[in-house]
Amino acid sequence: MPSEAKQKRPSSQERQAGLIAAAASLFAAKGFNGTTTKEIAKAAGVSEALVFKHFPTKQALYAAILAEKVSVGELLEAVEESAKKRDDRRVFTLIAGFRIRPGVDPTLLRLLLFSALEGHELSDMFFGKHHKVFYDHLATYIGTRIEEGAFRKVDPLLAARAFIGLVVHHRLLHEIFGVPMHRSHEETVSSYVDLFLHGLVETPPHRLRQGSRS
Amino acid sequence: MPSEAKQKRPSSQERQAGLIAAAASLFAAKGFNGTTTKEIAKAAGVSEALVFKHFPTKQALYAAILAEKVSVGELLEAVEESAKKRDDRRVFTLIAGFRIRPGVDPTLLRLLLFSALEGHELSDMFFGKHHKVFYDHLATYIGTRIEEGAFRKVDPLLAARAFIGLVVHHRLLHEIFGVPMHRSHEETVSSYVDLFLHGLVETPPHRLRQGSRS
DNA sequence: CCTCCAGGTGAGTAAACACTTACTCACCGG
DNA sequence: CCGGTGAGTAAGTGTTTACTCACCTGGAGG
Repeated sequence: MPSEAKQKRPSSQERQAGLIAAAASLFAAKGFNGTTTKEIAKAAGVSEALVFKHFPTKQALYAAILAEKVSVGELLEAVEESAKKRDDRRVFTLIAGFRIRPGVDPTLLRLLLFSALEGHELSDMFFGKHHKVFYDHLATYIGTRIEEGAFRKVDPLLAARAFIGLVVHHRLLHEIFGVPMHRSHEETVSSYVDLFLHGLVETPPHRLRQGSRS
Repeated sequence: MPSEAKQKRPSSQERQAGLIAAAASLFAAKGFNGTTTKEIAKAAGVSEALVFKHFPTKQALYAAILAEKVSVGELLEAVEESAKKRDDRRVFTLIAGFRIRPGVDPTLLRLLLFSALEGHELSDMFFGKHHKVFYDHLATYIGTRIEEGAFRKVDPLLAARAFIGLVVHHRLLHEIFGVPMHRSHEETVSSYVDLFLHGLVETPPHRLRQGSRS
């Protein structure tokens, strides 16, 4: 049936990329143990045997996925720039907005969780390149701002994790547990940033302790 | 070898409980697909066939686990009491300290995540009884305190989720990703509560906008 | 003593699994 | 036109999986 345009056979690299893409979405959807090599082959439109021509084992394919998906990319530059200007709100908004935005791909988060839960070897590396960078960066910035007297004296690492916690938890709820959003992405990000920054900034010396007792 | 005390055969209920306990820890460690019925039987010290005498399928066993582990229990009462006294700090400390404390069992969190990721039917119920109650309760309290003028005007549900987010993220880092704690449990809880409450309480009318530019 | 029956098991079974083997086909340089 | 090569596959391999079934066991009751 020559009705289809005869497309030439993809190169080895293209094939691998196709296999990785197919496998990634399947692993993200059903986990490593929940995905069969047959399914992967079918999704990539090739025979099962070819999968093993490119990757010696299913594990190796999984490792290739994790190794490929480690781009954080341009975000950190933008954060760096705002950090130089000491635009606190923008620093936090950039980070939160990078993860909380319309049409964000849940694949990576699911893959990250699956790999951690299933105790995969590359899980650490994946986590390090994908999340640790964020709160390390953020912790450094918060530390700097504390020294400058702009922020209250808190543990910078704990504070950074707390903020990432807001963001990650939000994604967990919506992308994994399927809780509906009741605010727009912008409003959500803005609320989180506002809440967090308000908790962080130094307030003029004044009463602050709570306990108003009824 | 009759050196062991001859213990009488456990009742049907005890057997089921034993099977559930064995299966729960295995499912938590390796997921539903990663755990075999043979392993479960071995862990419970019985033959594989007996597992199917008690639970018609592996799925049914999994469902029984999720259905059993749904006790939140006495915490909400303590929270309620502190809420009546308007002891904000204690309300938040109780909730955070319930999840962040020495020797907390990671089984439930892992089970919850696995069931959500693997898309299990009972995942919703599990999530609802285990986490939703927390931030529903908390959101109500925050809403009340806002009306009383004690807290700033924020979206109560978003704020509640944000706080639970801190706690859950903390557990994720330490129980799933294996990040070491660098503060004691008490210090951690205290820091989180402090940070969050500070972001929530009403401040006297004053400048608050940021942007101090270097 | 025999019967009964819940509790328990060894030995399966068919399907599904990761992975292999032996092969075809299209293409290309000489 | 030939032989080599890399992409691709149909049809397996042995193993593991969830699940079944015929059978055993030991104590209670007649």
